[in-house]
Amino acid sequence: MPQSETKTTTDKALSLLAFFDDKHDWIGLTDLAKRAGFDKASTLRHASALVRAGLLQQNPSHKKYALGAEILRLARLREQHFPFQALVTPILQDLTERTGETSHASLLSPRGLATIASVESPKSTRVHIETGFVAPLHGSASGLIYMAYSAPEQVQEWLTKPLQAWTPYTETDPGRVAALIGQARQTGISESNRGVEIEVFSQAVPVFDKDCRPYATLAVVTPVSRATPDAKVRTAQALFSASLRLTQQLGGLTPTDFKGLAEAQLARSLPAEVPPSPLPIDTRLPTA
Amino acid sequence: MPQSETKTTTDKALSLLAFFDDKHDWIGLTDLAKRAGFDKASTLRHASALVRAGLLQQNPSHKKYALGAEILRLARLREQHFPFQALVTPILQDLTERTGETSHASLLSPRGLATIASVESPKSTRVHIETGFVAPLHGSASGLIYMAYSAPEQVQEWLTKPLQAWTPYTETDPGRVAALIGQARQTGISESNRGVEIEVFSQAVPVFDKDCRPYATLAVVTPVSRATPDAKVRTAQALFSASLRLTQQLGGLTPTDFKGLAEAQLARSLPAEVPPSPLPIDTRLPTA
DNA sequence: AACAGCGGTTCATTTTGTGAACCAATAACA
DNA sequence: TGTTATTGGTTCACAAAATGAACCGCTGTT
Repeated sequence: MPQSETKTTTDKALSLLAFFDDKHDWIGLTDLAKRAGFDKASTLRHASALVRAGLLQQNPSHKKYALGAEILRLARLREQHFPFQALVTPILQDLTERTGETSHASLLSPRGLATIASVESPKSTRVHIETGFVAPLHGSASGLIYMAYSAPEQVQEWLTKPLQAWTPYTETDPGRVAALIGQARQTGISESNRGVEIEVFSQAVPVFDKDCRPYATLAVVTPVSRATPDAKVRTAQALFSASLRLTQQLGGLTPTDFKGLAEAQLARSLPAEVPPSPLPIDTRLPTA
Repeated sequence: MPQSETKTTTDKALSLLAFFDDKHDWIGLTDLAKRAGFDKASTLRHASALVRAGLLQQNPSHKKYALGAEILRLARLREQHFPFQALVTPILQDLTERTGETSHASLLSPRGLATIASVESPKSTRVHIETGFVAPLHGSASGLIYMAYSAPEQVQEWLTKPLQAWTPYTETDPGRVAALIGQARQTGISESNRGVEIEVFSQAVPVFDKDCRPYATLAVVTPVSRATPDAKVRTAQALFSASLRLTQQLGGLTPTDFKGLAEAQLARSLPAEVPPSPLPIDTRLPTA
């Protein structure tokens, strides 16, 4: 029986921010209290503190809370100090153009890998990435490749906590997740088949900071039906080249083992620029 | 003598975020404690809470703190719920193109009006807006026009606190600031001459939400030397038209009194599209 | 008019935060 | 190289702050 984790007051207050997501813009006090499991009085105090800091704002008429303007100010500051969104967006556009599939970039955040930018495939059936989506470290391609290049003791700590199953296909056994991490480290790229969402297949590569530590991840996500062996190889090549470029642009340093794997994969000859045909070409037909 | 304002633990923790600005990306624990006036042990606890929430991140090697990735995630969410940066940027580009001067947009934040977007003038001498800059409500053009359309009791509260002088020209007398606010309400536009920075003249207009409350401000800032009467009128026209457009694009509602003032000003005929000449043309020379 | 739901307040109880002194590790210097 | 100074981080007796059940007043509904 897990003894109740004691959290500081600040932890409780900041946990309120997690309830604002894709489909929750304004949240009322009672609702916030219910979701957080706090008393209404405490919730009011916490929310008020966040309003005072500008992280939340309260509508004067209906009294509900929403994410505040100070968040934009701080984001602009961070983006000036460490440009990421500006650099990764053209890379994602290129990835999506080359693969024809939705791509996204993530940074490590308390609950996992948070999507910070994404470019959706132009195809009619495509994978949609929810704004603010946070992928689990153990169940997503991004998470696996991120852990593959993280310090082992850090990985150990992550795998010690109970691993949640996002779909029936999510791997939740620490040992087997560790095996997947090892495999990712050997290939430089990770896969996730239906692990985060049924019907979604994804591949991911790491991006490195100047200490050769994983800084971000790049991923391409497709409907499982389109994840053919050829498509996988082409996507892998696009991802490897994107990783090398972005790491360099960020002022990072690609570890030699990853660089080797990437260059080997990029050297593999394969019709890299195969324009995706709307209908499968039947190669059994005589061509002459 | 002001009795020491008792702050909650969360307030203290979140106050640490304010020390990250334009020229402070990584801040160490001791420095953070010194600036905040907190004990080192308390500062560590506060900073750790912010790291756990992802609002700060700590570099594993040099142990200093910086703004965290969760800020980007939250900013993206806010921007999806209430698009502002995406809509205001083209408006600012147009403003700067029409006036030839730096323009910026601000939202209300705990310490004043926070610059959320800006476009710099292409001229060699131009006003530079620091990233994350927060303008004082009482001393900036943005602040004056924001208060001019805010609830009077709210304004009263703002003017009760001691008003800081940013330059020798900053108006710090509550009565005289109130007079400036009244003037701004009568004209629909505000001015600040050297109030925030010496050598800077600025004009600002409000942008409204769907309850006719001020939502944001648009401002054009110039070196005082270029603030000629003609330039002021042209800038005012550009600002009024930008305000009407942006309010509409945001789904806001322009109050009738402001709409009247704006349309009256826009009806004034004046060579609106005078292209700025790089060198003054000597009209005394014969042209034929 | 009666009701239900909301945001917000009160105050005795209990849990939390605090900070001077301390330690270990790193960086700076001689 | 050895010495010093500064850093990030920890400890624990003490002091202050957070908590939440019961409460109020308001608003919109039936």
